[in-house]
Amino acid sequence: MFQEKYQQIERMLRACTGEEDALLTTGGDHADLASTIAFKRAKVEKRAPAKIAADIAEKLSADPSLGDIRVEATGPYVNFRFGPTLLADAVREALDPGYGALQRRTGRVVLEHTSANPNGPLHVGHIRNTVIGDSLARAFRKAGHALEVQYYLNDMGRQIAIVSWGFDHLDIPRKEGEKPDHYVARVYIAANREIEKNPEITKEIDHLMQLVERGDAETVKKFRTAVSLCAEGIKATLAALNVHHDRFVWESDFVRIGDVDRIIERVRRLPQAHEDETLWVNLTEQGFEKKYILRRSDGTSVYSTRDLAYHTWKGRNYDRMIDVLGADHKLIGAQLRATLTLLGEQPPEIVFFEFVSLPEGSMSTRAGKFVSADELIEEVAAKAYDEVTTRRPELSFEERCAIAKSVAIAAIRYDIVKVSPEKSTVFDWKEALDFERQSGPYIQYAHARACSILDKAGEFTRTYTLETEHEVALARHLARFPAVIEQTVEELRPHLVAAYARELADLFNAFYHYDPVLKSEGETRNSRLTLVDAVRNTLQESLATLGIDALRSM
RNA sequence: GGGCUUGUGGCCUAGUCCGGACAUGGCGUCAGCCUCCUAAGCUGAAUGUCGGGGGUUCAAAUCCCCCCAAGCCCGCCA
Repeated sequence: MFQEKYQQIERMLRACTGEEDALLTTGGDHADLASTIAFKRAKVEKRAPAKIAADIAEKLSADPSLGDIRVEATGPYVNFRFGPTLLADAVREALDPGYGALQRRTGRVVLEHTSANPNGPLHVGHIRNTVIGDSLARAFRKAGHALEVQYYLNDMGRQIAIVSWGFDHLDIPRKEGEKPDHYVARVYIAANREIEKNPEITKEIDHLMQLVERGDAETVKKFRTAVSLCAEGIKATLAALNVHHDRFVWESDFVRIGDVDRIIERVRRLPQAHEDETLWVNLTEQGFEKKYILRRSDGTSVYSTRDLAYHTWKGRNYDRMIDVLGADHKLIGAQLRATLTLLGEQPPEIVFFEFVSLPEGSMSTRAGKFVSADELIEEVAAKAYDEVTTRRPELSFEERCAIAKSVAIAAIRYDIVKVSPEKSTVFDWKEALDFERQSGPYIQYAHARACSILDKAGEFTRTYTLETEHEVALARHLARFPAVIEQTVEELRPHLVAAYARELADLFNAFYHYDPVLKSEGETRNSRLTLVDAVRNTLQESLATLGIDALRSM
């Protein structure tokens, strides 16, 4: 409804003024939609903006196709307000199962996220990638895109060689009940200590990397074993966060099937390619001073080469590719895009997010300086369990645990997704353990409240009458949800959904406080219950888009 | 040294791409609200040179220039 009306008003303003851009925005408190077009026309017409706005408003009000939309000029602004019929339509639409879903689109999209090196567990920095990526994936599916989500498993890097060396040379047994990714991290950290003590080991590591590139069966098997072990643990963490990848793509496969050799051949034929002891691409024309090296002097490929092969493969199999990457990949990502363009291949769209650090400094798996996602989940779930136990002592142990788990994931995911990706953050335990306003649990709570009211209400007849200011404000906000989904996939910014859901919860809480539902009677009771149901459904849909469980009770 | 990103009340944050109506909300502080649909809630108060300085414009947190600060990157690592 909202989007159609937006487009209709935009067309009318264009026709009325002859301007290309209708300068239409959401009007905040003033209106559902507002235009500042009168300022622009003032220059051309050499008249006061307020007069022009008044003329436009008068002309448009005479148009019957506007129906239930009221137009008025407030000073130089042309304001549009949806009337009761339209708002009733908005509530009606918001009751649809799957509300917010957009029309099915053609073309396959591949979205790559997380892709952390399998040399240890995911830490609180990695899961920023995970949460942004998964929320984006959910928004894309809701927006009607056919989507495949991939994890690119770097199984032949130096880190993995170090892990493999550690398994071979250090006698580190797995502890009872230790998660495999944490075990791998211990081996990795210990191996790095050995290398520090004895730098000669570096040669052994280099040798392992050459063996694996050549496809030496025994070394490949050792690497795979280590990587599989770690990936098993990573998958468990992802599952706990409500995150699923459709496919794990192994980096070494591109070497094994010859794609890396083929891409090197293609790169060699580029006019920008140079071969001395290494093969590199000169990207100065594209604005990069740095050599883009794709083959070492010992003949082995580097990460960039394999990444080039991976993206070429993605380009062949998908119509659109999106990568979620940490800000440390900005340069290499730009070089990748530039090189793919030179090769005549499709470059990926890249969503970058800035770093998460600890109060004492940046995280490092190698130094063992990190807060793991598992530890975070455990701590937050413990706190959530205490909260649930205090509030709902009558529930069984199992029920309380289940709620605590959902609340914990909600708190963690929401904390991460609500912040713009371009902002660097410092991990803070106090904030992570806060379940109050502007948190995931706060929104879940609003949803549970709505459910509770509906459970107690029993049967009622759906009625669409909006009387109080709180009811009207809710309906106006409900109407915007599909537009928010649209904007989220257009701008690749999932935090818009987070902000939307929080605002909806805010509005619902205000309504809850001022407008009694169960105690009201007749038409009012029916229409308020209908509104509560619409809010319940829209909260559920927006929470689902954020990968957060919409609890019925908490 | 060069590049990218960020800088909004004590702390965190929206808005910046696409300039417009009193800069969004939270935490914390202070003052209130559970004989009333779950108080993970609600109401009110105090707190702002939108990093600094120029410029463009009828209009700048938003655009342009300069400067300052922080994070990240600048490896035959990934």
